[in-house]
Amino acid sequence: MPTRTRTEWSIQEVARLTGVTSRTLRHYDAVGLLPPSRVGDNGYRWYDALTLVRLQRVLVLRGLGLPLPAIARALDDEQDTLAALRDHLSRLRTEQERLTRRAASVERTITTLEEGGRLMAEDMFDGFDHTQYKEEVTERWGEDAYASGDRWWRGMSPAEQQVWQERAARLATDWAEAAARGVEPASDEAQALAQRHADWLSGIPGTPGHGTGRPAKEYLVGLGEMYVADERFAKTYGGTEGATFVRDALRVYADSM
Amino acid sequence: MPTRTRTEWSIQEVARLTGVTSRTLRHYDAVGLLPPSRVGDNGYRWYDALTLVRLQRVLVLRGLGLPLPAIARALDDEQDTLAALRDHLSRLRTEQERLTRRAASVERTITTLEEGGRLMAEDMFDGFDHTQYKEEVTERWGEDAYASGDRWWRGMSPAEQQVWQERAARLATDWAEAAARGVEPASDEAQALAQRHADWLSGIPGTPGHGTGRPAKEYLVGLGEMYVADERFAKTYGGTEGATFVRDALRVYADSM
DNA sequence: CCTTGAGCTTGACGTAGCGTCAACTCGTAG
DNA sequence: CTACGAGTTGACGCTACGTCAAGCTCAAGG
Repeated sequence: MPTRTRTEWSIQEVARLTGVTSRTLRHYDAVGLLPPSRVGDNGYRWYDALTLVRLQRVLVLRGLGLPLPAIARALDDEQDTLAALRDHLSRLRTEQERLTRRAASVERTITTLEEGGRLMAEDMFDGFDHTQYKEEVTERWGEDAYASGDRWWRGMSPAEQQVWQERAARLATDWAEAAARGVEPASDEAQALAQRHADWLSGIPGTPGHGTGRPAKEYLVGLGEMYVADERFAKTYGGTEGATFVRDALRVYADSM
Repeated sequence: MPTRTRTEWSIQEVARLTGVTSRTLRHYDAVGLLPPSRVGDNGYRWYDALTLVRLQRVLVLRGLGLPLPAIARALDDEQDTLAALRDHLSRLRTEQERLTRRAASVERTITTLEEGGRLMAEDMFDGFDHTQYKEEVTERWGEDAYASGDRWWRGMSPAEQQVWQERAARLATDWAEAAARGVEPASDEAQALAQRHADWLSGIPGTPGHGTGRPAKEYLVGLGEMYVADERFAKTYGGTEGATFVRDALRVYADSM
């Protein structure tokens, strides 16, 4: 007489059958993803063949990396499965790009360190943004502005200078990263960056508006145009698109001042 | 008179300077990553230029994706920075591969579903492993074994059959995945898989040892050899390397029975 | 009938890196 | 004196469970 096929399995049996832990099964019950087909008077969980089929599907989707809530939605409506997978795939692609960029950054940093460089943000400025270009500054905002900024810069200790440099560098990379992500110039995030940019500028003596706690409106707008027009600045903000994004964000910010 | 450069900043000022939130700074203090240079009698945190330099480095490394404990170690010993980055880079590469494979799986699954397929583990068996090949089974373990397995299979409902199919499929993918990760055949993980494999086999009538709760030793070893020798089975476990891994793990398991 | 032991139950904490209240205190300007 | 902005210390939330801990259930053995 052949062994009759079971119609119900205990939680441990299911665990051994599928290779998951009983803790996981209890978790799936707790979050409503996979309630047992029957719960005994003693609280024991029992699973039937249909429930196991559902579990298999859960495990397939989990293996593809979908979060549990997405799995729940996908299973409750077969229609949603494809949509969920497509959505998931696009997120995977995004994540892939991020990883690739990050790995490249780490590699560059390693190379820099190996060559005796110090640990600092990528694409560091040699000095501090526009103020490093004497002719640019004097031409646009006068001799006094440059002299004043230069004196201020020389008056700082190396540690203080480094703080300023890194601050400028991080601001630049944050701009570039936001631009790469396609953030809107008028968004809260971009405006927060513009705010930081203005704060940063207002700390530099010689800046039009310095002492008022914030730079002059037309100074901000003019700077934005310069970032776009001048290769050297555009590079800092991630090329022409990046600089354009910065300019637009700064203009919006200036308009709301 | 030019503005004197500050020598100390409050937590909010630092937050604005660097673009992080004050909550983050408190967190870094709490975990010992970046204690303020001074704490007032009132509990206020104050940061000086040197502390800010350390913060910059923290942010650079964080931007590269290092976990906070690794950042702490790297900063406390400059020597460790390079090692930490190289270590991190290798993890990034591994993660990249995983993502690539995962994305490919999702794509295949989407394609399968679009073509009207059902949601199941990849590389599904048409039937259930070796028992699907009549001549193989009868030649090696006799006519009765096949007939008995076949009757058992036909006697199940479609839902029950699907449970069995998926169970076999997941076991196979778990084997293949472990093999790809370079798991040792004698490791706990591989032996747990062997255990699952034995459990699975022992549920099939006709299996030598069926009824005793576990398959016969020489049956397990023989199966392992067959997986390696026969293309059709090797493919199931991820090619020749995968099948070899399964065979070795099964042999170790059988020896310890 | 009692004990053992395997199997089951329900909590509850830990994980990484903060975001987000909540409830208070501090310090300065009006 | 009071309001308000800035600071403080908790403490919970998030993802998907792993890992005890304490106690109940059930079938087998003495």
